[in-house]
Amino acid sequence: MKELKYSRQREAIKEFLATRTDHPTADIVYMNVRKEYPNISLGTVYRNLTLLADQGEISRIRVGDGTDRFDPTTKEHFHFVCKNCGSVIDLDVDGMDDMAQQVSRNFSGSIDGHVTYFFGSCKNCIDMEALQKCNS
Amino acid sequence: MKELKYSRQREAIKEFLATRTDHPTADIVYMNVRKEYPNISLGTVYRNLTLLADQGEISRIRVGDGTDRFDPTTKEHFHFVCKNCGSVIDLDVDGMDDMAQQVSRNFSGSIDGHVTYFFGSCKNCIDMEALQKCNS
DNA sequence: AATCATACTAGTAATGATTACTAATTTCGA
DNA sequence: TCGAAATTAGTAATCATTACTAGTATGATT
Repeated sequence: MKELKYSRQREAIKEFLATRTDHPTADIVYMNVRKEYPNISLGTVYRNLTLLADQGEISRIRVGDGTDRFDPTTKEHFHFVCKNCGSVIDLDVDGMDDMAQQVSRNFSGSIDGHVTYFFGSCKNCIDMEALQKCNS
Repeated sequence: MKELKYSRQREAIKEFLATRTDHPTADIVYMNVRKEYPNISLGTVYRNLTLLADQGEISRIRVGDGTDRFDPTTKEHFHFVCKNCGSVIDLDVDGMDDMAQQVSRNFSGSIDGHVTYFFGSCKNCIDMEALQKCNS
C-alpha cells in the first residue's frame, strides 16, 4: 500500500465524520468541512473518504439509493434505511454472524462476507403521517 | 396504478429476460433486444424494466457496483456477487426469514424487509487464479 | 372500419454522483 | 534547506439513469 502523508484536509474530514452518527454523504461532509477550509474541493473530500475507507479507518455504506454514505466506525453492524426520508439508522442485531458459513456449505466459490440492510419507515415518518391524518 | 397498454418492445424485453439466469444489466438487455427491434432505444428499455419491476413481474437487483441488474423471477432468494468479475449468482439459503422479526423487537420504526447479498470470489475466478499461478 | 383519448416509442438532452486530470502546493526524510 | 513524492483546488470527463418531446401504436367506443 502506498505511503500516506499527513494532510490537514484529511484530518478535518475524519474529525468531522467522527462527530456524526447519521452517516452523512460526501456532499454533506464537503459542506461542513468547508466551514473550516473554504477552499477545499469536493474531489478532495471524495478522494480522502475513499482513502480512509481503504485504510479501514471509516466505512462506506451503499444502500442502493445512488448516493454513498460514510460511517466513522468500522465495527460490523447493520443499518436501517427509511424509504420515506432516506435516513440511515444504526441497528443492534446479533445471531447473524454464521450466515456466511451457512451459505458456504452448498456453494462452490469462496464467500468473504455479506451486505445486509433493512428498510421500512422510521419513527419520525410514521409520527409525521399520523399527525397529517389527524389534521385533515 | 396507471392503466397499462400492450407494447411489443415491453414483451420482447420480458421474454429476453426470461431466458437468462445471469441477471443482466439494462445495457445487456438493450443490446440483445436490439437484434429483434433494431430501433429500440435504451430509454425504452429502462422505462419498461422499471415498469415491470413496479408491477412485480421482474425484480431489480442493486449490489452497489453502480449498475442495476434485473432478474426474471420475483421469488425471494439471495445473490452472490463476485468481487473479481462482477458476476451475480443465485443462492439457495433458508432459515433467514425471521431476521426482520428479530430486528423489530428493539426498533421503534416499522420494518418492511431487508436487502442481503454475499460477496467473494466465484469458482471461475478461483480456478483462473490457480491456473495463472501454475503457468508462471 | 373510423374516431379518439391515452399510453408508448425513438431520439436526444439533462441530471447527478463520482472519478480523472493537471499544474501548483505541502509534507517530510535526507 | 532540498527534493522526491504525496496532496490539493479546480475543472473536465464519465457513466448510469431519468426527463423531455414530437410522433406512433393501442384499444375501447362508436
